[in-house]
Amino acid sequence: MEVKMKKMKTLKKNYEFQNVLKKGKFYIGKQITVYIEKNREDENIFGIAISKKLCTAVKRNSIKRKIRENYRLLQGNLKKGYNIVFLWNKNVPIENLDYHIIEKDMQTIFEKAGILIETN
RNA sequence: GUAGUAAAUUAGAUAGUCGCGUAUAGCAAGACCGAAAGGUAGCGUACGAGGAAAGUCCGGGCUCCAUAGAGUAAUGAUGCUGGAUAACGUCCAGUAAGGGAAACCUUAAGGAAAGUGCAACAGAAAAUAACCGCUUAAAAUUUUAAGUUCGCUUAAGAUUUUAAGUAAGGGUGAAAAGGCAGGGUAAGAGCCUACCGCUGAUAUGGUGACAUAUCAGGCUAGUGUAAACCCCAUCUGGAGCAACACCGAGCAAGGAAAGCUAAGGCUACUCGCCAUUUUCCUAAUUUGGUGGCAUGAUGCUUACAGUAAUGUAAGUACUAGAUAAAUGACUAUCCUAGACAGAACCCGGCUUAUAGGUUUACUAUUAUU
RNA sequence: GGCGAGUUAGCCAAGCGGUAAGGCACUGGUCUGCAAAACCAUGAUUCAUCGGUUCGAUUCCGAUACUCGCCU
Repeated sequence: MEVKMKKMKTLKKNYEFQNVLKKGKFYIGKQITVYIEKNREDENIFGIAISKKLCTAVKRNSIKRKIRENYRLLQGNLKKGYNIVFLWNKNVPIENLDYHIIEKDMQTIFEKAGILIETN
């Protein structure tokens, strides 16, 4: 096994999110969209943002958990030094929320963005 | 058995792997960072979201506004009676009215015999009722009959006008002046009488709302509306944990008005208190951290008091505390196939959302004994 | 998290107990060779939704849904 990662770093302030959403490149999957921007750190920093108008707090929490879980598993395979923001696609109904679809989305998006480290 | 009424309770379970938050007197007199104070991370262990956590509709604690105080008024709220409570617009037990075959349910349920306002259209009239009609009297005109001195007179009727009486009748309207029957009258009328309704008094029962009985008033106290203004009774200062306190970082001041017999201090006035500079406008600065923050009108059990809400006493338990914000993912098994839904200072309620399961009490009906 | 305001035609809106003014837009007509402008005509039947008070509710009261603003 690899050495366990330290605690995951997250984006916290509103202006940090605004920076990523304005300057970063965006990639759209089936259920999530991802904004990616380079930063000057040694680590990847990520954040999740879901609109309050879409659904109730319980469903928003479950979306966040599933995205966070997926990111946690993929984290070791990513290149370092990026800010990443995950959004939920507005057009997708929330009843279709599924863990595996998000997993596939993330892999294809990170491949497109060229962040994935090729593992052999 | 079927149909229903009321109340209480529960809110998927088990196992495995990988993860999340808080605490930690264990590993540990340990590791890493730091001059130090101290901080960070790992392993292990313990604990880790509801009945509504929601809406923010009420009430309270707590904090600040002056120490939040007194009086008058305003504003706002509540509104049958008695009790419970820290308090409430909540709860319990009753009363009245309405609904239901019943168990039972619903009700912002004071005052229109203090005053003001409003009641569209329709209708005579919508609140000091006389427009039509009915009745009586007088006058005028006129018809018929009789008489005649041919001018008119008398009698009966009709029409019009004037004066008076009259609320029995009048296509309306949500609502029409207590209802209905009999007597009575020129015509009518609570004008009189019986029954019902209303109002008042007395007696009895009840703490009381009120109930029952008897008597009286004849009802000009006239209809409705107070979720129209209002009156009466009771209560009510304001803002809110993004309150507030402390540490750190950062910045830039300018203009206007008033100033000790003044102005200000979160409704006005008076008193009292605080403080000496205060208020307003424009510009500038503030992306951090700690506390507040989890032992409380707390939960559970038992006993006693009370119809009950609830109270008293004893024992026992304390088991969320985040700050982009913690419970997830995958696999397997089971069944009834898992609804509504996520704490953010804390409590007591109300309201709204909600798949089912279980329990208790009661009502009606059917069948059997 | 807390506090406050609002919802009327496609859009902007007045009204606040007696059945909804006005403007822009749309549609049709007049005018014109054709347009524009001008003039005329037309639309609310669930005043966000559900209950209550009242004879009667867009208006008054309560609940629900949605939208917007403020706090340091």
